Amino acid sequence: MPSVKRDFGVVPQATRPGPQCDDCEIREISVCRSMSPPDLARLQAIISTTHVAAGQPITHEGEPAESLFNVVSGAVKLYKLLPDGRRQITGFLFPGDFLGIALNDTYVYTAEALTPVRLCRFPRRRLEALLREIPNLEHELLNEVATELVAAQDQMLLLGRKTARERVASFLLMLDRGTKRTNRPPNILDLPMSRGDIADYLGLTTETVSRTFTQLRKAGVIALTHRGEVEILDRAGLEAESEGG
Amino acid sequence: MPSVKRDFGVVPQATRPGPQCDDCEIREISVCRSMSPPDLARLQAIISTTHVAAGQPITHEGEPAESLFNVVSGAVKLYKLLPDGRRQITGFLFPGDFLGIALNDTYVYTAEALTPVRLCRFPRRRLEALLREIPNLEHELLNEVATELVAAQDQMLLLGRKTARERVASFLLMLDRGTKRTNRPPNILDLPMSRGDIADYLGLTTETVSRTFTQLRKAGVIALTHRGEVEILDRAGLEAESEGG
DNA sequence: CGACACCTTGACCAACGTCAAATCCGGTGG
DNA sequence: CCACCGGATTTGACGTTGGTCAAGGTGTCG
Repeated sequence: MPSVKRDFGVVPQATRPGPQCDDCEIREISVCRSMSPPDLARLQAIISTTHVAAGQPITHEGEPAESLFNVVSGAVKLYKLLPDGRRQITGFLFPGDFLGIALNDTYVYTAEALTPVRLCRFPRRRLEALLREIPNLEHELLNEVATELVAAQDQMLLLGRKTARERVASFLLMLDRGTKRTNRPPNILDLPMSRGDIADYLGLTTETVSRTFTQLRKAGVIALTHRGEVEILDRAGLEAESEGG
Repeated sequence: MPSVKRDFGVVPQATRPGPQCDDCEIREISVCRSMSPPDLARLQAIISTTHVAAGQPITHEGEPAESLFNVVSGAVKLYKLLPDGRRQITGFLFPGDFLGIALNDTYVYTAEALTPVRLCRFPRRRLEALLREIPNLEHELLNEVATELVAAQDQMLLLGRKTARERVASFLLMLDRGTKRTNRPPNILDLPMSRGDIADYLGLTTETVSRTFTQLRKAGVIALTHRGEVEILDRAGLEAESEGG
């Protein structure tokens, strides 16, 4: 297999105008879901499509937020850093997820592509103008952000109160719920992120994540397939593990 | 000092109609901030005022969300529980804060009064109807929820990556920023919550929180006054402590 | 004055982190 | 086809932070 993956995004942020919302594969699972045809046309007028190569940044914490994005394909990680380099990943994004919540027009986290990523880009100023004209769009965004907030609160419970084993089990179940939207074989999870990324998401270390995977494997709850995938062998068992059952 | 505090809320959820938004002391710091007079009148038509006694629940995780609230006075804690009783406090609310984010019309956390609390109550159905008619209100709510999301992400960084000392220092600074909106003497923080509450907010135990307060006091960064208050003696020092300086 | 809840302090312990080495695996080049 | 290289992952030995258990202290309220 030659370097197809790499070529996919050799020009980070390379932008093409003129995508067609009608053909969009994430239309039904994204914020554009309930737009009327005329509203959708206005939205389509301001968007463009962007490719970002694996490992490349998309937004940078602290920089002015000039664009918002919808993830069309690929996977993205969001993180915050402490001055000494400690890192907390606040979320992973998959197709249909919205990216670019900002405060005072400044990105509050860094977003980085885990795989080659295709994005639908909204210039912030123009999107904000549209928000005023299309209340329905603002409504969808409110739903989106509220859902993210609920997820963030679940993550606080995980980070503040769960054991390493419960965290890893919860993580796998969360990933599984997330990929329900795609057409993958059930119970097989692709992990586009490294052990280190998982550790920084769960408030653990690479070693502890690795050891915990091993424990869950030996307990017969999951299996680790050749190419970095995880198979859920015992969903009920995993669910019990995730809350201290 | 007799039991004034207790009497204040002996009838939890006792509701009176007919409050006057014009006189509202939190008008300028709440979601009603930018409403036009006619819009405000429509909002006022659906609200009522509620008192809740200290220690009483306001919403309960998992129950149908029939009302949303604005905190007018007092302090509130929000928390989630694991089946075995482990608790994570996801936030503290103060005057001007909005309460009642729900998913599928179900509360995702329990809210409990820390002190006697006055609330401005919005019936959910009627508020949702108003949202459709007053885009500006939806816009304010979106801002509110986005701000909460940003705070939640900071808290994830705290829970996932900070030491006990950094957590407590960050907590005090956060409280201080929050009370900027009120007219309290600078550098004196009232702590309406117990050490146990602080622990459940910071992902620690009561003992560790207590020990860490003692450490910070001995380091000359804070002082603990007689009546459960904290004085910030060295703000720069506290800020350094909060990020591993 | 006494009960009780909350807070503080102390001694000990365990879960997870740190440091280090072995192993796996894809990619590369002979 | 096979030997080798480098990064990611796994595993092991050991250390540390913060948790657990338990005993005092302190303030409040009846």
